[in-house]
Amino acid sequence: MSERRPGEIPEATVARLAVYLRVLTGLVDASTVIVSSEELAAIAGVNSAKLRKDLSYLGSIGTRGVGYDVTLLREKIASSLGLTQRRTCVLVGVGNLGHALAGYPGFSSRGFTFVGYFDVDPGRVGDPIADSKISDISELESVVEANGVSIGVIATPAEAAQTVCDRLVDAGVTSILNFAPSVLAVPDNVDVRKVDLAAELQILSFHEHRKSRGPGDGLVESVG
Amino acid sequence: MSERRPGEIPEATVARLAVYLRVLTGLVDASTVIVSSEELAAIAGVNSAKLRKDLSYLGSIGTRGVGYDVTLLREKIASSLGLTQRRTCVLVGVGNLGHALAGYPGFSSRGFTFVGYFDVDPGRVGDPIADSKISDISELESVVEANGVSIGVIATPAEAAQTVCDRLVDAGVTSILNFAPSVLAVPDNVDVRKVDLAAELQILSFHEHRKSRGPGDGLVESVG
DNA sequence: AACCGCTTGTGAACGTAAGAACAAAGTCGA
DNA sequence: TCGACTTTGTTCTTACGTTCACAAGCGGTT
Ligand SMILES: NC(=O)c1ccc[n+]([C@@H]2O[C@H](COP(=O)([O-])OP(=O)(O)OC[C@H]3O[C@@H](n4cnc5c(N)ncnc54)[C@H](O)[C@@H]3O)[C@@H](O)[C@H]2O)c1
Ligand SMILES: NC(=O)c1ccc[n+]([C@@H]2O[C@H](COP(=O)([O-])OP(=O)(O)OC[C@H]3O[C@@H](n4cnc5c(N)ncnc54)[C@H](O)[C@@H]3O)[C@@H](O)[C@H]2O)c1
Repeated sequence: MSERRPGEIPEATVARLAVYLRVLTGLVDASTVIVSSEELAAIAGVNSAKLRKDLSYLGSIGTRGVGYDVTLLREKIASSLGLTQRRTCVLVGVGNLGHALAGYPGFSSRGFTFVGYFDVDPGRVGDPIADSKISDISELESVVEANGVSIGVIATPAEAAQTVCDRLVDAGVTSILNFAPSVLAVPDNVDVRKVDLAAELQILSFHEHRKSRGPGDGLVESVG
Repeated sequence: MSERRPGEIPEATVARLAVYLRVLTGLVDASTVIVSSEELAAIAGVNSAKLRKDLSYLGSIGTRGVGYDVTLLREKIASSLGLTQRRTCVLVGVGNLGHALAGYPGFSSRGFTFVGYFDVDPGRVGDPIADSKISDISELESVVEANGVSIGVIATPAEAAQTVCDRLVDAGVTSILNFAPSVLAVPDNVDVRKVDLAAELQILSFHEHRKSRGPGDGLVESVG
C-alpha cells in the first residue's frame, strides 16, 4: 500500500516547512533554545499533530519528553529545503510589481541571490535597481547560463509571460515563479508556481458571498 | 456518509473557478461562443474530468454533445464567487509592495474597489496614489465603517500585521489578504489568505534540491 | 422517427492529507 | 535504580481531492 520512500516529503508538508523555518528563525533571534511541538504549532498556526508528522519526514529530530532543539531543527529544515546553498534567480519584467520585488531584502536574507533584472522597455533598461541595473531582455540567456540560474521570476504582462517562460526554460532555468495571470506550459522537469493576486481576492469574495447568505442555510435567494 | 449539501463548493474548486473565470473572459473577448470541457481544461491547465466536476457544483450548465456556452458559464462562475456585486477593499501599508498593488488596474476591472490606502508614516500620508491619496492609519475605522468594507489587504511589515489585522476586524472587515510574513490570529468568522513570496521561492528551492539529487534515486551524496 | 457521434455529468476507485489517540522513549527527582 | 511525567513519533481513522470510465442526454443526419 503506497509506502512512501524515505526522503519523499509530501507537497503540503514542504509548504509548511517554509513557515516553520520562519518561525524558528524568530525563536533563534529571541534566544529560545528548546521548543515543543505544541508551542511551535501554536505560533505557526497549525495543529500540533500535523506539525510533528511534518517534522517526522525529516527524521527523528526531537527529544521525547523535552521538545525540539530550535537551532538544530532550523538547520534541518533549511537543509531539507535545499537552502544550504544560495540559489541564483533572475527577475523578468521590472514594472510596478517587479520594482517592489527587487527592492525586497527578504529574498537575499533567505538565501536567494538575484543576478539579473530584465525588461524589454528601452526607457527602463539601465535604470538602477537594488544595487544593480536593469538589463535588456536580450541579455537574459547569457546571464542565466553564466550564473547557472535555477529560478526565474516572471512579472511581465500576461501576454509576454509564455514567451519569457520559454526563453528561461531554454536557457536552463528549471523553476519559475509566475506573477502574470496566465497558465504557463513547461516541460515536465520544470516546476512552476503561480501567484495570482486577483484570484486571491476572488476566493475571499466567494467566502464573503457565502457568509452573507448565512452559514450553511439551504436558502436559495430569488430563484426564478 | 457526508453527503455534500447543494451549494457547498469544495475549497480546491473555488480556487480553480477563479482561473476558469479568467480564461473564459479571454474567450469572450475572442468572441468564442461555445467551449468544450476538453478545450477549456487545456487552456486552464487542468484535467478535463476535474474541470467538469468543478463546474458540476454550480449546477448543470453545459449541453451534452456540445459543450458550454461561454458567456453563460462566465456569468454563472462570477455569480458563484459573489462577483455580481462590487466588493470594497482597503489597503494598509503603502510601501514598496503597497504601491505596486495600488497601481494595479486588474483589481478594479475584476470588481474590487479600493476605498482607502492607509499608512502610518507621516512622510507618506497625503501622497497621491491611484487617483486617491494615502490616508493616515487613524482614519482606518471610519472609512471601513462608512463604506462597509469587507476585504482588508495588509502590506505592512510583519511586526505591524497583527495590530493592523485586529483593527480591521474590529472595524468590521471579515476577509484579510496578508502579504506580511506572519501568522494572523482572527475570529472564526474572518477568513485570512496569505501570500508568502519568500515561501514560494523556498518551495521551488526544495524541488531544485530534489532534482539535483536525481529524481527518485535513493542515493545519499557524500554522507560522512 | 430512428440512429449516430459527441460531450456532459457522475459514481466508484484511488491517492493524498488531516486529526485523534497512544505506545515508545526520553528527562528528572527521589 | 526506579517510577512519574512529559513529549515525541507513529498508527489508525476519517475526510478531502483527483482521476477514470461510462451511462445519460443532446444535436444533427438520414
Ligand atoms: N502590480 C500588481 O500589484 C499586480 C497584481 C496582480 C498581478 N499582477 C501581474 O503582474 C504582472 C506585472 O504587473 P505590473 O503591475 O508590474 O505591470 P507593469 O506593466 O507595471 O510592468 C510590466 C513590465 O514588464 C515589461 N515587459 C513587457 N514585456 C516584456 C518582455 N517580453 N520581456 C521583459 N519585460 C517585459 C514592461 O516593460 C514592464 O516594465 C502583470 O502580469 C500583472 O497582471 C500585478
Ligand atoms: N516588497 C516585496 O516584494 C515583498 C515580498 C515579500 C513579502 N513582502 C512583505 O510585504 C510587506 C510589505 O513589504 P514592503 O516591501 O512594501 O515594505 P515597506 O517597508 O516598503 O512598506 C511597509 C509600509 O507599511 C507602513 N507601515 C508600517 N507600520 C504600519 C502600521 N502599523 N500601519 C500602517 N502602515 C504601516 C510603512 O510606513 C511602510 O510604508 C512586508 O511585510 C514584507 O515582508 C514584501
